[in-house]
Parts: sequence; C-alpha cells; structure tokens
Amino acid sequence: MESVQNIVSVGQQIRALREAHGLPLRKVAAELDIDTSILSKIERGHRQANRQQVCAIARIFGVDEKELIIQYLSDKVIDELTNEEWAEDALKVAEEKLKYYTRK
Amino acid sequence: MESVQNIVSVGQQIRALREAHGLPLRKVAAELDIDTSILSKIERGHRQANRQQVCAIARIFGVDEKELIIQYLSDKVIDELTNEEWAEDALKVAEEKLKYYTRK
DNA sequence: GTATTTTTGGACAAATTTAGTCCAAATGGA
DNA sequence: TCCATTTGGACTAAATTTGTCCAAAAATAC
Repeated sequence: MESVQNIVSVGQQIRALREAHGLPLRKVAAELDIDTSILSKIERGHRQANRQQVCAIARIFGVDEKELIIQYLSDKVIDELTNEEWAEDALKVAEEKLKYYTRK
Repeated sequence: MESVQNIVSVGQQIRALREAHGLPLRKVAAELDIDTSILSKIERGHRQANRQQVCAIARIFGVDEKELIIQYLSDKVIDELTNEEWAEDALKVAEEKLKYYTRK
C-alpha cells in the first residue's frame, strides 16, 4: 500500500536510499559537502536537512525531486505542530488559507 | 459565513481586536512589554508574534485562546509553504503523518 | 492649518538558533 | 582482533530572531 511510504520522514527515506545503494555515510556526506556525523543525524531526524541537500540527494540517487521535497516540507510542518494540542485544527485552517491565497 | 474569518492572519485579528477596543498600539504594546513598532509590524505580518504574545492578547481582550493559537499555528505553517510549488501536496502528507503519530 | 498623537520604517544591537567541524567512543563485520 | 562505519557531544561560526531607538509620515484634534 502506497500510503505507508508517506509516513516515513525524509531522513528515513534518505537512509533507505543510501543503504539500497550500499553506500557508507562517508561517500554521501562528501557529495553533500558535510561531515558524516551531520548526515547521520539528518537520517535519524536529529537534524533537519535543508532544501539544497534534499535536492542533491534526489539527484544523487536519481529519484523524483518532487516526492522528496514534499516529504521535506511536510516534516517541517509536522515540526511546527508536534506537541500542539490543536495541531489538527491548525492544519485544517492552514489548508483553507492556502487555498484562498493560491486561487485566482 | 464563518469560514471567511479563518482567512485572516493572527496579526490582522490582533489589529481588529485592538481597534474594536479603541486602544492605541502604545497601550497594548506596553502590556506585551514590547515596542509599539514591533506590535505594528506583528499586526501587519512583517514580524511573527510568539506563542506567549498570542496568549497575552487573548487574555487582554478576553477572547478564546484556542482560536487565536490556531490562527497563530496555521500562519506558521503557511509561512513554511508559501512560494512552494508543492505546498498543497505537502499539507496533505503532513495531515497523514499527524494522524499517524497521534493515533493510539 | 498647526499641534499632538499615533503609526510606520529602518539602522542598529543582543540573544538565540542553526549548521557545521572535529574527534573520541561505540558498533559491526571479516 | 582489526578496520571501517556510525554515533554523541563539545565547541565555533554564521545566520536568524527579537528587540530598542528614533525620525518621518499619517491621522486626529483643536
């Protein structure tokens, strides 16, 4: 089922891609021009990747940039809302606002 | 119609409340312990209020804290997503993730 | 129309957050 | 055991946030 795939964080997806290609942190971190420990933390969600890094990952592993960016953005949204009592209500209102701003 | 009310930003709501009470920036800013220029910027969306300030506003004007916090949070979400091509998709995924994390 | 109050804009500063390096310790094969 | 990989944490630099201060603009009162 495809919906399960969406539940993972962008970090988990990066780790899955890297392991599927059998590459060590060292190699991918070098491509991203960051230390291995940072990449390790990104993959485990202890740090957030930035947009450029996410795009670079998509390029490196030849996957659809759109899908990875959507994961990245949704992770940032979740970050803003975790531990918030009215998170779901806020998301609903955000959707209304977004529709309002982007129509016409 | 009630949905229109949700379209305004928390800043716009603060300004509406302040003007409805006939108070100058000076008075409300003093209560929040910030400069008038900051409050002016918050009301016009040039700066973001923080959680405590939003709660203080709700208390000062005697309105439901929940409603104002929801506006505040949704504004932060919108901030993350404006100018993003796949903003709507990201919101959808964020909803799935939130449901997943908060169930059980 | 001038005086007064309110609001806004921008230069600046302090404090906090973010993003990274570096290295030592832990983990995991062969 | 040896070696490569991964992780944790102390530390630093850069960027962002959050605010002050004050002058200019706009609105209001008289």
